Amino acid sequence: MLHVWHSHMNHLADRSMAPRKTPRQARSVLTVDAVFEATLQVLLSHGLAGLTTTQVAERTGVSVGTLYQYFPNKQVLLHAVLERHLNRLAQAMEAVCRQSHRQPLDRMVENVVQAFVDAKTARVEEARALYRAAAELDASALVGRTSERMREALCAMMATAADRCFEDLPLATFMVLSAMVGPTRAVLEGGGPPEIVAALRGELVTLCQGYLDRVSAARTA
Amino acid sequence: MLHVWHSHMNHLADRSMAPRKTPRQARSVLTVDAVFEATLQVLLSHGLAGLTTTQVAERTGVSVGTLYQYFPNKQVLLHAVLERHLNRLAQAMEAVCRQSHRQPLDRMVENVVQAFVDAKTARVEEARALYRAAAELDASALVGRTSERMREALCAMMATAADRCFEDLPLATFMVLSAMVGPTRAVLEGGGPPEIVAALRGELVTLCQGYLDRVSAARTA
Amino acid sequence: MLHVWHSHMNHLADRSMAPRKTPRQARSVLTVDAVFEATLQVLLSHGLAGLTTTQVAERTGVSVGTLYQYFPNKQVLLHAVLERHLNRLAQAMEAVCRQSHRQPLDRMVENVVQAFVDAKTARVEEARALYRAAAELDASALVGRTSERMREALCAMMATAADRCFEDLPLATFMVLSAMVGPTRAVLEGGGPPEIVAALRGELVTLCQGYLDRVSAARTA
Amino acid sequence: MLHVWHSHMNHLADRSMAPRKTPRQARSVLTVDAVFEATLQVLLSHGLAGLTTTQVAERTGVSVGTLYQYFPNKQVLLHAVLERHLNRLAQAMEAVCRQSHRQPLDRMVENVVQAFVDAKTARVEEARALYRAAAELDASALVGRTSERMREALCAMMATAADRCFEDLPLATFMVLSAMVGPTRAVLEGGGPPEIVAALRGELVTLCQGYLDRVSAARTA
DNA sequence: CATGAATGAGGTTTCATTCAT
DNA sequence: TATGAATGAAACCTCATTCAT
Repeated sequence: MLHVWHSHMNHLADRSMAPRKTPRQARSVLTVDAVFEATLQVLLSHGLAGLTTTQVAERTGVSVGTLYQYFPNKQVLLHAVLERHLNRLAQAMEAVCRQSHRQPLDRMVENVVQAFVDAKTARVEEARALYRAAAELDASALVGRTSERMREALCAMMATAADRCFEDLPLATFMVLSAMVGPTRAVLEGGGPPEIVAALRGELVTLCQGYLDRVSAARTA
Repeated sequence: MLHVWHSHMNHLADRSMAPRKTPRQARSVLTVDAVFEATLQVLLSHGLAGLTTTQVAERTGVSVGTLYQYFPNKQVLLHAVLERHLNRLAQAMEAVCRQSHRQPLDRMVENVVQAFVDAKTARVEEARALYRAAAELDASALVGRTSERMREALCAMMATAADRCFEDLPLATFMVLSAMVGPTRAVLEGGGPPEIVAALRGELVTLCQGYLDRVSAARTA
Repeated sequence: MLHVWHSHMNHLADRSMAPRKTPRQARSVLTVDAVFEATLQVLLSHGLAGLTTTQVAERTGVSVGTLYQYFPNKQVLLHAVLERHLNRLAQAMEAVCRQSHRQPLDRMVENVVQAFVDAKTARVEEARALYRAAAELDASALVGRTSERMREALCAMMATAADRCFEDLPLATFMVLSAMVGPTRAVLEGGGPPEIVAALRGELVTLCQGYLDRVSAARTA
Repeated sequence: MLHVWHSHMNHLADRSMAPRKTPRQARSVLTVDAVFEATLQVLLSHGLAGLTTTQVAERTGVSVGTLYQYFPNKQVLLHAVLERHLNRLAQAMEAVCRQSHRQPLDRMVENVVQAFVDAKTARVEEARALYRAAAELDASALVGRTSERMREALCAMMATAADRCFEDLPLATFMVLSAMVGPTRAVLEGGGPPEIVAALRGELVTLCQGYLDRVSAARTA
């Protein structure tokens, strides 16, 4: 089971990544949110290497000092932004998975692909900017934790498929999830002919269904 | 040899990306290669943000001044290293594709997956380091060009499949290629259970075959 | 009570050194003292360079704003703390001197050394921390004033020595006082073998008596 | 010569205090020396808290970058400057002590006091500036090492005194050394009447001789 | 009055790049 | 041609101080 090799991630209350102060007043919350948006904008326009704390503060409309009151350093800031994004993604996936329990496998795949592509394209720019950042940040733990959440949700759902059962469910889960990532990212990065964008959803469904069909067997009463 | 990473320079509208000089003596060739290796090592141990020209020069065993005689700036250096890597990848793919012409589709997939995974895992570290760098460098043009080369080779090969024919060949090509990337990268980044590494090749074959089977029709004599 | 660190304010040409307000309620007096203690603690644990007004406020248990209501700036705060310390020292010395009037010289020296070492070792940490701070603060005026007070007290006492009289009393006074400082500070700073700590008082007495014996003559009736 | 301020580096387990590069060319040596002088000047005019690396570089006539090529950070720079000063002091003391072996005790004291006061007043400003800095730097180890060197030299000399012998030589040594420091520092800091400056040497001799006379016995043939 | 979020000048340090030797 | 010391713009981050609530 997958939770085995990730089982200690949640023990990592990596204090060094903790934001400095948790704002409780409405204004502060707004500020922090504005900082998040500003960070994403700068990330997009200048790239990770070109992102400076001064710029983020400027675009947020606050002073550097204020920025540093909420995030003890640049690293933590980026980490927090990435975390918010991944969190939303994972929540979206968990939601569809929960709602698709007990349905036929093909339906499950359709729902999941739909949710996945939606989530990605809803905030294309955000995603694009962050995937670049994620690599340089040592955010592998965070990314790992998130994909585990998604795999677990997927796993739990597929185990309830009305019509099919799997030999190696975790393996299938892993493949489906990561197979969706490749084409989606390629499309977002602009690495393919534009007419593909429209076709993406359908092709992803075909891709996943084709695979799952081969690694599962009909469920007998 | 320098022509390796020079081979596509003519595509570059931006002359500033061209290395400053083309050394011809055997000793210099060695030096340039040493610079590449050093760059990769530093990239791996310190990340893109932590890579400094001084460090690269040091590890190469030359002075910064000398480094700057071969590469007018850091950007060009990284670009060149990335280009060499991508070129090797593309060449490997082109080779298998050429050799698999006219074979049955399933065989083609097996060969291509084999070559792809081999190429990736042969230089895992190199690949890992460079994919991170690629995002920050404005290397999308370069990356795009390379994947196009690969798609073309794939396309040309699949068109000759002995047993099947495709409705939308470019689309299928795009999907197959990018579908392979997702799981492979996930495994390399450590984002999956270790036992998956061994299973990767087989699963990729299943994934691609499952998909292609659904988007192609039997070829009638 | 505030008059403690206020007692010499009138000497200050520089009005900007005056604390902003003189709190009269019992609660406020407590606060000011707490501020002093907090300052000393921070000074000890972080050094002068590491002392921040926010930290002092925090350790005092008030907000920075409140701190600034009592001390218009950092400099004044430190000045006040130093002043309190020096004042206590001077008062201790003045007390022994007053009590030793008219005694034989050797007795005087014994008493003074005793008081001096007591005062220093009673608040070792405080003294240590403040001597460091004193140098950076332009507190030379304050320090000068205090040592003058002590010299005067000493002078007045020695003039009444039952058995001896001096050629140059101010000079002798200066030497005695500063001679005690050297070894004492050296011991406190840990710059000598530990067994010396115990011997300090005796050695200081010997040192001063030896000196005074040579610069004084027997008093004839 | 550079080996001067490098001579005790080997005692330092703390590698972090090591200068970054040991200049070998004449120009670099000059640069480093200029940096030392500049540091002292800035220390004097602005105090330790007011000393900035930018200022030091400016006054040295080099860029900040150059400064940081020789000293990895501010702390190391200050440490180096202090070390050079203390080293000169210790060497001066060691020299007189060596030359005074086997002389009568009173002569020894005269020589040592002379050398001590000379060394201090030769570079009054330097000394003044550094004593302030020494406290904030965690240079107690360095200071301790230096005074031990001086105590040892003094000890070795006094053991050969032609006319007197001591019960507890280390204790006497410690007292003599630290007793000289008090009045000297007081005079330098301006904490005494100006006419004392001239009298200092004589008074120090009296002070030390008076003390040593009491803690030693005549040496019998 | 107390609070503590906001400010922003300014300090430390890095590193791509140049150029005298 | 190779070297590596020098440069200095620019990044990160701190902290004394203010002021709206």
